[in-house]
Amino acid sequence: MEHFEQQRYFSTELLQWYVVIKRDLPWRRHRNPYFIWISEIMLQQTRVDTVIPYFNRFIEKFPTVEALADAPEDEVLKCWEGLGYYSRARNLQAAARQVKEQYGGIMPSGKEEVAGLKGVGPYTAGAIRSIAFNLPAPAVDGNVMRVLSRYFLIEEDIMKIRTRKHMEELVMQLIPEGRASDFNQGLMELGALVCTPKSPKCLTCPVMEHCRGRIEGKEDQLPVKTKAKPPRPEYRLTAIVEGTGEHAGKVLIRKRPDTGLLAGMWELPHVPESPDVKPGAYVPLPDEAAADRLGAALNAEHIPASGGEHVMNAEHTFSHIIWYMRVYRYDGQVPEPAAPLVAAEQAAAYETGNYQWIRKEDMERYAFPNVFLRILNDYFE
DNA sequence: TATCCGTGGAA
DNA sequence: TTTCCAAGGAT
Repeated sequence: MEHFEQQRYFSTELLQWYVVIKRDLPWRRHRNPYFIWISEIMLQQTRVDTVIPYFNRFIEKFPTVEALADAPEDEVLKCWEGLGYYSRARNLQAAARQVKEQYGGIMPSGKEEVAGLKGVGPYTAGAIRSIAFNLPAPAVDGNVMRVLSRYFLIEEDIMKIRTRKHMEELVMQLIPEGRASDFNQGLMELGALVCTPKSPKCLTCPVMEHCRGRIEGKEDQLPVKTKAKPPRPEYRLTAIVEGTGEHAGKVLIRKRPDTGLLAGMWELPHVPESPDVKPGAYVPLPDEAAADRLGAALNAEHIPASGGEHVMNAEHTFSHIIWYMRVYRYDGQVPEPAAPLVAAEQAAAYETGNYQWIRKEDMERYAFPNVFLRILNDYFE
């Protein structure tokens, strides 16, 4: 079969298939570019089923670009709580402010304008321009690269940027005149429902007849992809500091810096268990020593904490790190020996606004990463 | 180019 | 249980 013919067949069959079987998803019920944009950011590295409830809550709370631009960042993060990759939320709001100020609150459709928005890369720019505005732009994500690598038997490593660029050129040739929106969505829909990473459902595939990957029996070896490195372990000691006096019944939390891991999120105070753990050479500190180390670290930051009793352990896996956490409970009182010094300085720690005493019901007002939600909910149980 | 950035579902 | 990896972007 001629290459051109193979392409024409693919586009025609895919489009016809998509318009019949396409799923009813919340962001497909409108042509609102703002909604499409929100959905595309949320869908980055995140499954459809996970995104749906977040999307519905988000557009209810922030129905317009301006509503999002004008919201406090903490509220945006709270709405994103549990979804992960929290910089997406912060970049999204920064971009909403860009749209409000530079484009009068109207989502732009131009290539440069869309691609210039914070948090919008090559994929998302193409997705917004094609899906929301039906402009002929490639939206090449993992689904698309999997589908194309199989159908056209492309054995380039999809982790390489030039492979994505190659696929983008291919998609530009494949998009039928005036059908960019449905075609790009169809490509992703096929990858999500039929041309799945494992056990692709070739027998129900609309383009199986001319799929080179399947014909040559290589569908299970495609796409070619370099393996990710396993996450490195980090051993951390975590504190539940119980307030006393005016803070009785409360627990101390702190806000993370606005860059890096879990930026802008709230957490329980925690420190490395030991300064430098060589891989595979972890030796746990005895409980008493661990409690002392963590207590001393808290006091050094002018946080009143005495005692230290092991209450639970927790694990949490990120993309590149795995936290092994040992959790200790403290009384939020100034320890005896250092009392005068600590008492005099402890207030300074709270002046930054980075620390708060909270009750269980106050958790609604702060955005926590899942690992701390689990610990706090378990503790307040 | 390689690393950093979350989470949970599926097999 | 472990492993993979999902509608990626920033640096």
